[in-house]
Amino acid sequence: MARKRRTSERPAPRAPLTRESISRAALQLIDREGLDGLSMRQLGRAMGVEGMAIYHHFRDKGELLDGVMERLFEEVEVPPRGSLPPLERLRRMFGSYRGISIRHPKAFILLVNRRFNTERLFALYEQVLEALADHGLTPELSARYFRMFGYYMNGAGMAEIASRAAQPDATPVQLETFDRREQYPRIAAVAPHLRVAKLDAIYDFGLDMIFRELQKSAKA
Amino acid sequence: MARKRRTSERPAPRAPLTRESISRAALQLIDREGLDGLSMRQLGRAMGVEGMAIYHHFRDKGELLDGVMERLFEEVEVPPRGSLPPLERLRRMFGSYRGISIRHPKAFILLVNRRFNTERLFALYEQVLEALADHGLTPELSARYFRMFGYYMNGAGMAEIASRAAQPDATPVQLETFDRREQYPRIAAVAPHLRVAKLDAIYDFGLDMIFRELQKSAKA
DNA sequence: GTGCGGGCTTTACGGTGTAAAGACAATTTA
DNA sequence: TAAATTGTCTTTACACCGTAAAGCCCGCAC
Repeated sequence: MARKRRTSERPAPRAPLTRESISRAALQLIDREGLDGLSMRQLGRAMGVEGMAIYHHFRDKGELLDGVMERLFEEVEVPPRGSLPPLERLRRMFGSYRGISIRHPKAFILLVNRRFNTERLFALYEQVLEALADHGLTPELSARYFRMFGYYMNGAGMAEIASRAAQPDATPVQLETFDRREQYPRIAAVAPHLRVAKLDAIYDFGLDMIFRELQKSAKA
Repeated sequence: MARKRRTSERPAPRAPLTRESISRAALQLIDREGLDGLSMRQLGRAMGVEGMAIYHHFRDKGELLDGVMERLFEEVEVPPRGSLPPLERLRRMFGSYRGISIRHPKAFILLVNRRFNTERLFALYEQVLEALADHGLTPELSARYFRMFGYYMNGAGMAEIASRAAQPDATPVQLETFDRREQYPRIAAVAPHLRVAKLDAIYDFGLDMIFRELQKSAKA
């Protein structure tokens, strides 16, 4: 028989909910159980509260997910303008962004998928564009490199997540011990170079390529 | 009062379900209503059938989504080996892949998100890698360009979808009439160059960059 | 004290994926 | 021809989802 709460028996002291504590717990839950594992009821349970309690802090689940994105973007390191040369600042920012995809593989897709316009994000965009401008790019070229980097970073994040999810050193198509060399000889030949252990080098290869071009573009 | 079916009153003749007809209808439904709009019951309704009928053709919804991906990949054009120079073959393949993101913006994310290893996909990978090899790349460099293209194509697809979804000529952050020039001067300066109308040029800019490097890599 | 308001709970509704079993026509077998 | 089998679709049921609406209860202001 379920006991009703009385004033004499305290309901286990619990810090009151806040937008921040909730979104933080939500991110933890996503990290643990995946995006589908985040439900209002489950999240409530994890915080010792009924699911509906969350609706007093977030209008709906979409707003909660925006909160989670906020938590994620906090992990982007933005070096102060004078501290480093522009391209080095960019490297740092991209490196920490990539770190998000590695630390929060199950949440990263939020950043790729959801439109999200907050001050923090505007500020981040501004920093990236400022670095490009400091490097000497015209607005038009800045736009193109801005997009180029965005495409590359998000694509790499998503693909690396998929690769790392397979155990433990898999390739995109489990090709390392690929047993159909006759049918797919090229895949068999390339497979060893697609191992998870090589992802960092592959990532750098691509990013270096873009930075090299960026270096040249500044001369104009 | 609901009439029970009798032999005399036919139940509106309907072609029997097949995996192909179902996945085709599912793709249509996604195109129309979005990924969340695809439910077994809705899909059944669209085909004049109960939702559960689908389970006689697909083990679960995941398998149905694999079927949808199959439909999508059918739209990738793979030019025969001898028909064109290797880099031109690659261009064609990438161009038609990008076309998927434009024709099926609401389904494209499936290709980015879901692991999917079918013969068709293996064959596509093989063609891409064959073109890179024909161009003269080592397996290691092939792996790196393979990844580079994949990252770029998927990142561009996702980002362009998000941009195009906003009406009707919006920028990633609705910046065209950006009214906070003092706070975010770089964003304001770059915004006009991020308009949807410029997406094609931006996409080509990035892809050309990679192809230029690829051209040089072959010499080694 | 009395009233109020904010924080959380309760209940309810229509939707979801899908397991299990049933209905019924077409096909195969005897 | 009749009976059995098979394959396709339907029915029912369950646990879960997001969330609208209303209620409970504690701490504060007066």
